[in-house]
Amino acid sequence: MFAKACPSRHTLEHVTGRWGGLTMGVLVDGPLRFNELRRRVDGISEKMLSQTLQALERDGLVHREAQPTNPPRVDYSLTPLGRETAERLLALIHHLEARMPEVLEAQQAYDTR
Amino acid sequence: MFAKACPSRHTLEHVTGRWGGLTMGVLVDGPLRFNELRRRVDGISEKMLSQTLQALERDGLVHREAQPTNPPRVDYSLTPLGRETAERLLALIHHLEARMPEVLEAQQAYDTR
DNA sequence: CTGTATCCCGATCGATACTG
DNA sequence: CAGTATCGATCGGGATACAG
Repeated sequence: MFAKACPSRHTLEHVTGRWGGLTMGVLVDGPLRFNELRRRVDGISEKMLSQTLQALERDGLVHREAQPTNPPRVDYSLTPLGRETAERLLALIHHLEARMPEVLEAQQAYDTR
Repeated sequence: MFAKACPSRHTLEHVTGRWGGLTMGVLVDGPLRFNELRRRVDGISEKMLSQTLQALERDGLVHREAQPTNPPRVDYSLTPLGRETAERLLALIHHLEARMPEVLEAQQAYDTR
């Protein structure tokens, strides 16, 4: 599990990285287009959103569906695997948010010491 | 949940960052000393282990107990909050590892396309 | 609208040496 | 043993411009 070369570490980093989790989190509610995603993931740049989506698509967590229309329209959604993964990730996030009072208290105690 | 300024994002990054999760993962099995941790978290440097532990301790996820002996002995362990957090994180990691065949298959398909 | 390409800066991280 | 200090190299990531 903690071997350096373990291939799951790469995927784990995509999911838990700075933008991966947030991106999957907003996709849980349903498919979104590129610029909708960009607006909902607070602070992400075009470049990072593009890179994040490519990594998640390559890992089979996100499905990309491009309509050959003009102007182009591309919908991103979670695959079944992506949805299962997002659920576990959200369980972690929600747990952390629920416990933030404890965390903040611990930080206060640490800093004053 | 996805606000840029949300304080839980900082803690989330400590937990899901490159070393935070791995460090908490090895601590689930019980308390460990500094160099034991260093050996078990494959590839981590002294500096990063030190920084990681300080961040997790400040967040109230890891407990640090120093014995005033010579040579010094310091034990690191998970707090109850840290344990609950680690469980959810491990649920994510184990899920991902169990599905790695699917992930690798998706990557193959993506790359050949 | 949906991206890609380029530049560039600062943060991150590893290696090394050193201290208590 | 348990860290801290310092120095480079690397890399993530933002801004901008551009393409289909």
